[in-house]
Amino acid sequence: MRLSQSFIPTMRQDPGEAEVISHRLMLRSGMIRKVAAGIYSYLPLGLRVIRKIETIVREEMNRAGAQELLLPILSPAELWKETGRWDFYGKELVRLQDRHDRDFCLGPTHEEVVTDLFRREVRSYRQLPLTLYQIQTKFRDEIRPRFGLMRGREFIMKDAYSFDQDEAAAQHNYQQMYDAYCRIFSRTGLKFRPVEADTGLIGGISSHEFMVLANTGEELIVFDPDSQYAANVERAEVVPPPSKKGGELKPLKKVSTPNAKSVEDLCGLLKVDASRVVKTLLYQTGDNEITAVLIRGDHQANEIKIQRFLGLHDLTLASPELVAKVTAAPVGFVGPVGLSNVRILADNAIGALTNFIVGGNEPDVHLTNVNSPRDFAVQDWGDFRQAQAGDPSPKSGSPLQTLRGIEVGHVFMLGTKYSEKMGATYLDADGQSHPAIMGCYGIGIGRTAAAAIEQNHDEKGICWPMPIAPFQAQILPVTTSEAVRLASEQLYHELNQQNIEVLLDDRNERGGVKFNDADMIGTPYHIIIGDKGLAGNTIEIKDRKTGEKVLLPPNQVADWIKDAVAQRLQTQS
RNA sequence: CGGGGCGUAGCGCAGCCCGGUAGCGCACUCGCUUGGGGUGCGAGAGGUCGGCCGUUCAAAUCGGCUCGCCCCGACCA
Repeated sequence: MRLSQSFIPTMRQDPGEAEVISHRLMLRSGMIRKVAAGIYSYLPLGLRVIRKIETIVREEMNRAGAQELLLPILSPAELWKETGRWDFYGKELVRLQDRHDRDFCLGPTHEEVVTDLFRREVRSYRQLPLTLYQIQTKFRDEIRPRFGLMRGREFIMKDAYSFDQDEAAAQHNYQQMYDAYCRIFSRTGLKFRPVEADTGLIGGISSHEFMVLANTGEELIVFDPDSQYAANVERAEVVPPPSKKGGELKPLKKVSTPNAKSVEDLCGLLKVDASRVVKTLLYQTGDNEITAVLIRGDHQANEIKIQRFLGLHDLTLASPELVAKVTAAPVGFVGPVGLSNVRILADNAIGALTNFIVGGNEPDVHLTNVNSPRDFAVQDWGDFRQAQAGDPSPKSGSPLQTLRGIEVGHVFMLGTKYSEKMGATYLDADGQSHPAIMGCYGIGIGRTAAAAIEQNHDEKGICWPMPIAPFQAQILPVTTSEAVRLASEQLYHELNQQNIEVLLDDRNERGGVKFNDADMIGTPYHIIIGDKGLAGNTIEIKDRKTGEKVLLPPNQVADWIKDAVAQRLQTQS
């Protein structure tokens, strides 16, 4: 490809609208342009990266036995009403009506559509297992689209669905997809980690997320350095601490704590560690109903765990008006002692505490030397907090460590959630009807591209891993002599002959401009051709990521590049 | 949806308080120049100042409404 004839509009300055690195670099290198919030055009350079990721995904999906199909984006409301998601999905579902006022939505995911297909076409266990996938644009009217392709309202996703006759087969299928995902992300050249995850809106039994590791990631994961265990903090199980050893229970005491609304304030005032404090969070659980959750001061409540325990999906902190109904205390001074008519849940960590501190249920008052069950009763104990670094691993007991990641893939074991509701059944060998056991598996294609940039960049621009680089090599004629032009054209021709994806910067620009654009675009190899080099019969090859330079006679460059590219495609870097 | 911020040339911004001529840098066009890390000089083109309503002799500037965008929180590939 000749840069002079390519539509690769690079930008010299950072656009004001982008703060996140991948977003900024995608705009500046001319990969994408915004059309509206969370809606982007993929320009030629961006599309090349997208296509490369898709190709890897297709190859591995096919290898795992999945078959590609293409379901419609537009789907009728009836299907979604069958599973209840027409209502449950809420505002995130893009809805529209046709000219006859019939309700439709733009697919945010395709369980309904694919399950409908299955029930119409599949009758027998002989047709199982069946795994279908597609790569398609999805629509989710996100609460807050952000960070370019990282969270769009319209985005390209690979989604796959498996159907099996029993748990064992489904598990096997799930594992196959899991393995395929590992191969996919290995092949893209990204550092990633599969972690145990929550099942969220899609629902189901078990699930893993695939996290591309990057300091800028939105997700926090914990992992055990001494076992395979890794989990999203949302999900990570916290092992209950050993129960308290008997000790002296001191008498309950009221203390004045003016304006000590936060755990931090309180600890400063009373000169105690946050682990001695218990915070009382009031959640609204139903109409005018409140549940109190006790969490140690230095811990974070995990609302997902609390929701799961309570069987709710719309847990929110109680409004001040509601709080006023159960206690005279303003927020910050609420405590479990004397809190009547409120269900109290306590995190397991509280069980190991004696003589701790809680809110006094009146303004500017806390209680010290509080003990349970002496001073208040807990209805339910459980794991209600977020895991954090240093917590013991549920597998080996070693202290957990944390990493940041970007969720690029998610696999779910769905069970019969959709097949039962929609009557997607098959007949077994005995003629008995059973709902198919399903799994579903997603990969955010654009997000994977964005994550790759987050993980592979420097102050000058992108450093693409070879397998997903838009081009493998870029020729930079840095002077304008005829000799340089001829050498560049010659090499361009040779590389094309070798099927190397090469970009020739034949623009009438100064060397500096070409260097900067090439660095920003992030092509793995830069082939620098100038009069200085040619005078010594050499051409310089620069590795974008390491900056390492190799000088070669012009007639050896094409072979060198060919070998180097092949090798980096092999070793996936 | 709650909180914060921003809409002025393709991009980045100034001008707004204190109303009166729309400006700078980059990019773009033409000419010369330069030629291994964003050359230099000269000449040009490019604007409904997000939109609507109002105040005023006069609005980018003041007031109201509205639309869009970005950032922080509740969601997710």
